[in-house]
Amino acid sequence: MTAEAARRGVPEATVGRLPAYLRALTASAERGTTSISSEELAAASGVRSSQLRKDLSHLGSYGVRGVGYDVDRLAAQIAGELGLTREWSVVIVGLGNLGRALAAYSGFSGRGFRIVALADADSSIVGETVQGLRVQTLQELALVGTPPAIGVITTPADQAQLVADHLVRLGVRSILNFAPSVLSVPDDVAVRKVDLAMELQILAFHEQRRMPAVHPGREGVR
Amino acid sequence: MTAEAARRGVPEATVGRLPAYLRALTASAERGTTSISSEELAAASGVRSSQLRKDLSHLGSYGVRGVGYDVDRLAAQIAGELGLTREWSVVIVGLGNLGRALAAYSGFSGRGFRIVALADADSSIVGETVQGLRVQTLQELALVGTPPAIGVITTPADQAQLVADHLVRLGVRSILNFAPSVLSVPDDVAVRKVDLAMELQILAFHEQRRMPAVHPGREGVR
DNA sequence: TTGTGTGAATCGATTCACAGCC
DNA sequence: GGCTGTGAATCGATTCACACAA
Repeated sequence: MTAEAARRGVPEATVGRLPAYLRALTASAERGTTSISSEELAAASGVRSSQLRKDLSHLGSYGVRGVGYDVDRLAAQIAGELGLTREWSVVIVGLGNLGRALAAYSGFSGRGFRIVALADADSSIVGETVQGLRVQTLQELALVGTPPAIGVITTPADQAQLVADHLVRLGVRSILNFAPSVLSVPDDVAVRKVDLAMELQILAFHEQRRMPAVHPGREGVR
Repeated sequence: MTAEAARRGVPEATVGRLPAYLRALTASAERGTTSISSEELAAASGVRSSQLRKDLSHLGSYGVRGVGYDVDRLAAQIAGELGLTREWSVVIVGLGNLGRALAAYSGFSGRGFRIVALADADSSIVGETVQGLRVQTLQELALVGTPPAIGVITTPADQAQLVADHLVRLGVRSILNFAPSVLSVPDDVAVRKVDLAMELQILAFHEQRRMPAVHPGREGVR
């Protein structure tokens, strides 16, 4: 597949792994490695080498047969694909514990993302300064010139849809939702969901599976 | 498929959606609904009705044809499947901003999960009281009788593997990893990863895709 | 000889469509 | 008549295995 043909249609599953590859490559570069095989990079990223090679083939990537990949070159290519050559503006709505933790998180501001605004519906929080930014009302957000590229929602569940509607009206087209609620948004808005309680429940499922089933028919619960 | 046959092998993808169904059912029950169709429940959970029915069929679920599902009964069945009838103990390692936010998060302690211990490698944090618990050293954790069921890692990336090794030695068999690093653990330990920077990068990819490609050959980066 | 890139085969998950039951 | 439960069809993602380039 040529690089140009690859431009449309990188599979979602592949996109979800690109950040991991990029991280592994960055770590390798810092250790001074200049060339890396699919086997090594896959191990560092937690996937199989065949998967890595297939993923990279979707980018029209260019390794060297018999040798491997140039670390810097591949890192630049993936960063480009992910849009990390630009800087993306981020607004965080909801400054409870989680929102504050995210505002302070260096992984956000560190790599291509800049938090440009903070907002909260709670009037006792509005006006506070968090990480050097004044917490605004949702209404005040509209006064910014160009809308932020990404909105992060860290409000309670019952406010999440309202906030999402507001962000969409503002022109935000990508939303990262930490509230445990299903958001409905127009088709052209991308939403990703991080649900902490859900993660624990999934682990609980596996934990429960270890135990030999004690009750022969749990499905008999009334 | 009978309920008994369903006991082995609920697909991972299905397990990942069960918490969403349970949440929607709980919300319905609170609004006083006693019966719900696959169409309604699917809409509230953000999936298609055919998917919901297929998922429930893996549990050997029992709705009523022509009517729908009994809300309380189905909620109890899913909660049972997820192991939420037991209470699971949780230890959080790493009490930076994120660890503290999680310690305070009601979604954790709220539903079947109890934080029983907190630990940190930083001696300036050890001894502090957070959410009513004294922050311990990793070594002190070993003194608890039965190991916690679930370990949550919210340390910097470079300590995550060390902490994971320690938790595994303690007997922890399920790990929720917020550090941006690949953990290697024995096969019988379940790991789930939540990577905040990765989520933003995936959104950046989609955001970038909206823009018409400005440079005809970005792959020419040297 | 080594390790990429990729067709072919496999595996799993989603959707369709309808028989069967209330 | 309406809605579940489920085989069959489809779709997508992963893995295999090897031709080919360096």
